[in-house]
Amino acid sequence: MITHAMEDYLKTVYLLQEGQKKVSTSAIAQQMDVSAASVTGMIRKLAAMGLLNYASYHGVELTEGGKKIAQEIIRHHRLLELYLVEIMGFTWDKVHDEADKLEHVISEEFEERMSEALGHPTTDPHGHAIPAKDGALQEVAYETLTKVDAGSSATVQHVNDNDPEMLRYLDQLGILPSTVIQVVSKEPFNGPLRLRIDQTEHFVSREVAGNVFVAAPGKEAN
Amino acid sequence: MITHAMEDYLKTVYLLQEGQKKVSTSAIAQQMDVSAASVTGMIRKLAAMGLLNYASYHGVELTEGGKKIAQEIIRHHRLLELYLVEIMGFTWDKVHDEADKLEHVISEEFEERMSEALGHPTTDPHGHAIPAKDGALQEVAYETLTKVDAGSSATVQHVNDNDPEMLRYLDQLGILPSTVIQVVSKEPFNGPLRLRIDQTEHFVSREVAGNVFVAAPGKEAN
DNA sequence: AATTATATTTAGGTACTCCTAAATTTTTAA
DNA sequence: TTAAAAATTTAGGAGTACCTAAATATAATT
Ligand SMILES: [Mn+2]
Ligand SMILES: [Mn+2]
Ligand SMILES: [Mn+2]
Ligand SMILES: [Mn+2]
Repeated sequence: MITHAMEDYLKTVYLLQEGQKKVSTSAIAQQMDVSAASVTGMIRKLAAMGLLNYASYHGVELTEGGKKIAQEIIRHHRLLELYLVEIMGFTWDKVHDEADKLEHVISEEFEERMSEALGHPTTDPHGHAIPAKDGALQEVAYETLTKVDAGSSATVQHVNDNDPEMLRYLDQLGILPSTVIQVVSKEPFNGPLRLRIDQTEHFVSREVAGNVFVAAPGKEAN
Repeated sequence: MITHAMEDYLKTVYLLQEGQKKVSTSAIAQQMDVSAASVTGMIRKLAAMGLLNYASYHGVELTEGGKKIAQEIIRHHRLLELYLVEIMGFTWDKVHDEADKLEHVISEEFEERMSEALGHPTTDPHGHAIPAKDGALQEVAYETLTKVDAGSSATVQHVNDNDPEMLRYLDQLGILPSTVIQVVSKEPFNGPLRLRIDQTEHFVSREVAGNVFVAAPGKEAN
């Protein structure tokens, strides 16, 4: 039997491993806000179930079976987020927490009906790709806005969705997926970035910029 | 902290006590399909939390606090059932199980947005009253179709919603809330009932009739 | 290469929810 | 009013998911 907690671990490993790389116990612990000891315990169980490969002291890697479950949960999560925004009228800062609970309990029929109501969408409100019913998810690793050179422009691909306050702030600035941002200048000593968004200039901290993932012009997704 | 299991116990006690009467350990155990010993254990915990009054060996009764939580969960459940049918297109036989899981995890905002989307409805797809946001639920105790005299007619108030197969059969017969049914005759020795529904005659078992709750003409609800 | 720092695992517990079997209380029937 | 039946509680356990503290392994530094 696969429990809700197990689903959360698999989801976390999947999102942390971005492709193939091994994921450490402490990375999982930090991400999930549980102790490293708890992670070790759960990992051993998941490894025994054949959902991930585990080399003691050297991190884990999902098996195909583990990946499949993780993708399913991520599909639930992202479809839910979009459904909550588009159909139910939630603001984008409230949907992550709601989806984190609902993702484990909805049926396949619920998933399918959401997808239909939304016209089988491919990205969630924050710009994250929605895995296809079976299909894998090639989450491209974009750079954050902090890496963009002063003078250059970039297009927002996705934003971190786990901090509601941050999302409200970004919304206020007009920063959402597909927004074009020009980095006018970057102040030294970890100073603020001067951004031009839709004719208006804003100064934002590096912390804020670190939550915004962009593609430089000419190398947008797909 | 109130857990999902506790919510389920409170909901069950609320629905079993219909008004004031005390609810026995075994009634709860049977309804929830757990052992009587498990019920005793949980009851003691809920009593310690002040959510119900418990006299050892003599059953339980919800306190006002316990009732409030039960009503909240029942409101979630019934709004969800209606939302799933009306907005998402589920058939009425699939919604009970889905709602049983979702009822514990949706937020107050989710509840409110469903209610709004549905125009603040007062009954669920099976004819059960939806408790108001704060308000109590006066679930009137209707009789089942088996109690209706041969020759009389009655109006369906609600049907049991926990058996999907039964619901599909009732739907096929055209038996849903507000349907008028004439009991043409009742065969002896627990024999079938001969029903006239919308000009057509049907023979149904007592078991089926026991799932249909009606008000005799002249004494419909409200 | 040895020491120190960091990461990870193991050991021992707690809380929650459920179980079966045995003991006890209440109810029913003789 | 006593004995049998039924209902309920208590005792003892299991599985899940966490935790802290101690032990151990790996990585970094001198
Ligand atoms: Mn999210
Ligand atoms: Mn998202
Ligand atoms: Mn129901
Ligand atoms: Mn119902």
